Amino acid sequence: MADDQKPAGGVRARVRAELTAEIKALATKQLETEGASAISLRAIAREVGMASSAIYRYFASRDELLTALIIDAFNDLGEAVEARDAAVRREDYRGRFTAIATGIRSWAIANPHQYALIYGSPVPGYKAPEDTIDPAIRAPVALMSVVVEAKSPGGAQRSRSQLAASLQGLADFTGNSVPVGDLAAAVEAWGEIFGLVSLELFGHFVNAIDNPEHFFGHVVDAMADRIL
Amino acid sequence: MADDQKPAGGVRARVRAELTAEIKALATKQLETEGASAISLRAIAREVGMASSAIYRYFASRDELLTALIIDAFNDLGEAVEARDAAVRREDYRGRFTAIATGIRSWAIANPHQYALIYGSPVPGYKAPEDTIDPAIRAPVALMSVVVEAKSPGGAQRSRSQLAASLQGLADFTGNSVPVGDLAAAVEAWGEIFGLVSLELFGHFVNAIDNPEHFFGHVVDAMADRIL
DNA sequence: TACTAAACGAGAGCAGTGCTCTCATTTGTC
DNA sequence: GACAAATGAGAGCACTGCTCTCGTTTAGTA
Repeated sequence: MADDQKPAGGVRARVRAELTAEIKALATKQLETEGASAISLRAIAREVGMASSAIYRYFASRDELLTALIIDAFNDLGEAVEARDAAVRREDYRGRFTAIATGIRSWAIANPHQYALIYGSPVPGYKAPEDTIDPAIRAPVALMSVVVEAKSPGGAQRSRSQLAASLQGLADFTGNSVPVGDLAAAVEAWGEIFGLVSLELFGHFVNAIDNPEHFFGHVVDAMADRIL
Repeated sequence: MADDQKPAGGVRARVRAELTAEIKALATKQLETEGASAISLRAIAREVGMASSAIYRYFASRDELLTALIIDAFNDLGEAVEARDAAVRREDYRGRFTAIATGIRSWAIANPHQYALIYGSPVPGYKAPEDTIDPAIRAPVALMSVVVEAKSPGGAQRSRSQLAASLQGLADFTGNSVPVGDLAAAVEAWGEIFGLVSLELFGHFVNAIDNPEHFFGHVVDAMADRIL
């Protein structure tokens, strides 16, 4: 038989990567169609054509598969948001703000199960591994950066004691170069956007708001007016 | 044997009500300790001391039991919020607003699994029955009533066309006696409070906000400043 | 090139789940 | 007292996550 040259890392490693990707792809398909609770390792094994026990060579548990999907979802949202942000002129803070806000909502509506996976009720007992936090903060960082940049182009420091303690984590992150009031406004914006999207997506707006898109646009405008 | 007088509805009906309550109580216990996904009809049957199949005489399915718990949770939150509201003088809109807002957060922290059950990711395929919507709107109605009452004591009408369409459902509900701008502000407040509580409870504030209670109080103050 | 250890896949099995069906028994009512 | 409805038990179906064992295949090394 024709001797194919060995791919980098050996054929075994390549096949393993392919199979891992296929398993994840099938899980994603299940997630998108039936939701996270419907993801079944045995069903995936059936589709991929091997024994259910063999799946565990690639993912040690259902939770580990879930974690992989969570990371993907966070990165997917992060990329979408960052792309929206990048398409606007840097100094147009208001434009960037609305672009990011509507981008979050659009992504959520396009990927409802992924959104529920990362922003819905956490699975009890599930501890987010270290490698989820970097992807997780991409979208909020993008949004809050705009607010912080807009409010303190210089980066003056004027911290208020109580608020400072509350926002200690973020303050550490920004190296105290940002006024706490601006940090608070940024987190507040993040909370409001997340809250409205979740309320809409999780069905709490039925019979109350007929046109969520219009409403969301109006609220984002109002937020930009008072925050930026 | 001594003939006890028959209780209203017969002894059978009473036993049935007691057993139904016991099943629900055990389910609530499971919910509070292990979360909604851990609720198992078989485990409940074991604890109540009967065959698993007999449980289905009282709840036709796991979903139906879940629905009962959801209604309880909504009512529990609603009562807590209404009690907080009632403890403040009617004309003290700001006091009522903060009382309700902090009441929501307190209840959520005291009952995290119940909160996740009603405000987290909905179970895919689960359709909220009719009898959930009345309990569901108690808390938001309490909050939004304060905002609307504060902003339009008279109830003047000045609708803006686009927003009006978005808020059609709520507008119908209030019989067009409330300006749409005020309705929008009320929904916005609801979304923001819900968003912040959810972010905190679902773990998105770790490493970012050290004292969520202080932060929440500050944000609610700021909201009251600009909304009322 | 021969050997060894790791990686792999299959199969059986355990313990658990929601739910259905049948069958005997208890209970309330006419 | 007769009859029908309500009730509980038990067996069973189809499914789940996960573990263990046992051959086989592959990759690196002496």
